[in-house]
Amino acid sequence: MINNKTLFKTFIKNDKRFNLKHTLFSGQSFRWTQLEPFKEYYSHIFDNSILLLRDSTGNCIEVLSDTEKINGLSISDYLYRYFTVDIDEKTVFSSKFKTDFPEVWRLVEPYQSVRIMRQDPFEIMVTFMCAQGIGMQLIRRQVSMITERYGQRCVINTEKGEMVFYGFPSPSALATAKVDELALCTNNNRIRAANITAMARSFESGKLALACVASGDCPLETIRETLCAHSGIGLKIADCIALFGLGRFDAFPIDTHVKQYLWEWFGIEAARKSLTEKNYRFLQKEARRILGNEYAGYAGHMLFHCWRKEVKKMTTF
DNA sequence: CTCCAGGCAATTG
DNA sequence: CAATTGCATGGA
Repeated sequence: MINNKTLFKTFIKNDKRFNLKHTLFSGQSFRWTQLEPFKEYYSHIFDNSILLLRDSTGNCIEVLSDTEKINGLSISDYLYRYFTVDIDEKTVFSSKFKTDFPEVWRLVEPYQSVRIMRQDPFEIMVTFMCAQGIGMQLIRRQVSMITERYGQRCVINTEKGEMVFYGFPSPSALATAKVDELALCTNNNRIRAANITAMARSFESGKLALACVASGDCPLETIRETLCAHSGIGLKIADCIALFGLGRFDAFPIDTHVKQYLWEWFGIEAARKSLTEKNYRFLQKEARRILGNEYAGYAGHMLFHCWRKEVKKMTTF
């Protein structure tokens, strides 16, 4: 047990029965970590507040926090929104899908316990800009190095010693970062580092027009255009930002894994060809035809995680 | 040494 | 326009 008077303890009712570990390590966030030496806890920092979570008995999530509010909301309200408890996962796949693809459905059904999270837009922008042409291990390493160098350092004391956490850097911290220095955190990739600082400056100056972009009724295509105007952000990354950072569950990012299952599971011929912009858009149309539009991305992520684990037998998150 | 890892941008035809 | 090629880096 973590023994620290500064940590408040609350419970979030988990009547949706989602699997915390699957959700946190399904690859949509590169920042959640399993806590050492308290391995059953998962840690993350929100708005410079430390949260430790673990699955508890009675369909509850146990939350230890060093604050009572996050971004002005109570912990419960914040996590309710963060874990999209308002979304009924049972409706993500249509009954038509289940009858049309019984084999796939049999594999995917357990992955309904994976929830898409509503994460911080800036954090998602940076972390997914780190995620091109590179393995999951290296992505996580980049992200942790960025937080360690540019983020707020937070410490709590436990009976097993001091534990150190780092918050995600503010836009201004990365906007003013020196490219050569930031590149040390991005596998020495200076182009990527420069793209990140440029995007952070744009974000800070309001050019990203996040108020508009984040609003639910903004057309997805407008969001993509706004994001893709930045060097280093293409259609795939833009769709990831929309899905994971802007709560746009209709956004359907296509990467190498999605491309693979579109062919293997759904027999879409075009998925064997390279992902040019035209083909990317075509494949999205095909995916929406099968998955519907409203929750195409939500469903896609369940399929993504299922594909990686059940078919590719991947063990890296 | 080769090939792959959750793509993107510049350059051709 | 649309398709192809270059790129940039670390790890298996």
